[in-house]
Amino acid sequence: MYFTHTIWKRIFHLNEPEGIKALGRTKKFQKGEVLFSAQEKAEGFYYVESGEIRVFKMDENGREIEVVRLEPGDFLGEAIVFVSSQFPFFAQAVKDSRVLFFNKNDILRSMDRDPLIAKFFVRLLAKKCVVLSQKIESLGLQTVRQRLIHYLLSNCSGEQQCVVELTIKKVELAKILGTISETLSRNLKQMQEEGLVEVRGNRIRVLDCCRMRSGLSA
Amino acid sequence: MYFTHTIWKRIFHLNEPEGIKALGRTKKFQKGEVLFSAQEKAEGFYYVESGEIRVFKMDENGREIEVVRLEPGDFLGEAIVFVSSQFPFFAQAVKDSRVLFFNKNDILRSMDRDPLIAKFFVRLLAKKCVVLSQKIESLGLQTVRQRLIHYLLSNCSGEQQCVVELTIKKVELAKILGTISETLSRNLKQMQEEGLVEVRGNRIRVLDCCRMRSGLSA
DNA sequence: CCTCCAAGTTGACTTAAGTCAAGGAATTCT
DNA sequence: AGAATTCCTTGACTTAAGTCAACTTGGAGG
Repeated sequence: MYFTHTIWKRIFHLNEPEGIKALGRTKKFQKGEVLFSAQEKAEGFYYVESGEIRVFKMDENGREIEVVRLEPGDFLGEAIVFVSSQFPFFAQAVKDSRVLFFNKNDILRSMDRDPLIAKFFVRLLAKKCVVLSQKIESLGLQTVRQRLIHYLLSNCSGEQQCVVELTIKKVELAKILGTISETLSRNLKQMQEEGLVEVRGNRIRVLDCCRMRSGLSA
Repeated sequence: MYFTHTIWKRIFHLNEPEGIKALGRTKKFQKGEVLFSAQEKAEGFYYVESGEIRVFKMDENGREIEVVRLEPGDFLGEAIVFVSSQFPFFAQAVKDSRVLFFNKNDILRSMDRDPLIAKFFVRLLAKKCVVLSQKIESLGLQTVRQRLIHYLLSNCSGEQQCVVELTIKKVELAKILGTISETLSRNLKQMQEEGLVEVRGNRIRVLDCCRMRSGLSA
C-alpha cells in the first residue's frame, strides 16, 4: 500500500503517547491462521509487531483478491472499526506473527480518560487520509508512465539527481502503480533510452528530476 | 469525490456533539475569492455551509488541475491540518459561499476539554479513510466497465432491480470513474445492448444485479 | 562450478480507451 | 416559438497497455 509503512511507523513512534501499546493485548498467529473473516463482527483493530499479514477479499467465485500485505509497524482495521461493525475483508497470517489487539470499546473509553490518546488516533487517521489521497491522486494519472514518474519523484529527495532503491520486487511495484510487471519493464526501458533514468537491478538513478517532472503534465 | 457528500453530511448531523459547529467561525467568500493558496500555512480547516468551493493544484506550467468540488456539508482540509503545516492545494469559491472555519489549535484544545469532540473527529476521519479506500478499490479495477458496474452496484439497494438516479452530470461521473464522457457513453450503450441496464436520461435502471455483479471479476 | 528456479525482460498480438471531429438531444433565454 | 448554449452521443482513428509465450538473467544451494 504505497510507501505507507515507513510513515505509519514514524507516527507511531514519534507521537506515541506513553501507554498506547499498553492498551493492546498481544496475540500470536501461526502461519496460515486467520485473524478474522469478512462479515465478522469488528470488535477492535490490530497492530502488527512481527510477521506478515495478508488482507484479502473474496469474489463471487470464491477467488481471493489480495488487498494489501501488512508488515511490522502497520495497523489493520483502525479506520473501519470506528465506522462499521463488520470487517469487509479477511486477514490471514502469512508468516508466524505477533500482533497487538485493541478492543474498540476499551479504546473509546481510554479516549475519554486521556485526550492524548484520542489525539493520537486523530493524527493517525488524518495521516492515513493524506496517504490515501496521495494514492488516489497517483492512480488518477492516466498513463503508467505518469504514475511511475510520480512514484519516483515522491521517493526522490534531491533536486537534480537522486537514487531510488527499490525494497520490493518489481511485480509489487507494478501492482502499486496499478499495472503489471511487463508494462513497468517497458516503461523503465524507454525512460532509460530517453536518458531520464539509469536502472541497475533494484537501483533506479533519476538523472534529471526537472525534465522528468515536466513529463507529468505532458 | 465519489458519493462522499451524503455520507459526510450524515455523520455530521447524526453524531454531531452539541456545539461542534459552535467551535467554528463563520466566514463568507464571494464568487472567485480565494480561501487559501498552496504552501500557505494551514491554521485550520473548513466546513462548507452554502455555495461551492473548487479545490485545485497547479502544475509546472501554471495550469490549474481540479482536485474536487465541495458542496454544502463537505469538510475541507480536515485531514491535512493534523498532519502538515501547509496546504498542498488551492481553494476558491465558485459561488458566493458561507463556510465555518475551525482553528486547529482551538480544536485540539477543545479535544482536551471534551472527549466527545475528539471522538467526533476520530469518527469523521475514520469514515473518510473508508470512503477513500473504497475509491482506491474502485480505481484499482482495470476497465471502465468494471468501475462503472462497481459504481452502479454501490448505489444499488435492491437485490434484483434498482434505479440509480444521477444527481451529477455525466462528465462528472466520468471523472469519478477515472475516464471521459465518451467512454462512459459507449460503455453505457453496450451494457444497454446486453440488456444489463436501461438508460433514460439521468435514470439508470439496473435490470439484473446478479448478472452485473458477475461482470466484476470477469 | 553447475543446476535450477524465480524474477525480469522482450516480442507479437489484441483490446480498451483516449483524441478529434461532427452531429444530436435537451435546457435555458430572449 | 426560435435561438443559443450546454450536454450527450457517435464515428473514425490512434495509442497505451494487457495477454500469452518465449527467452534471459541472477541468485541460492547442492
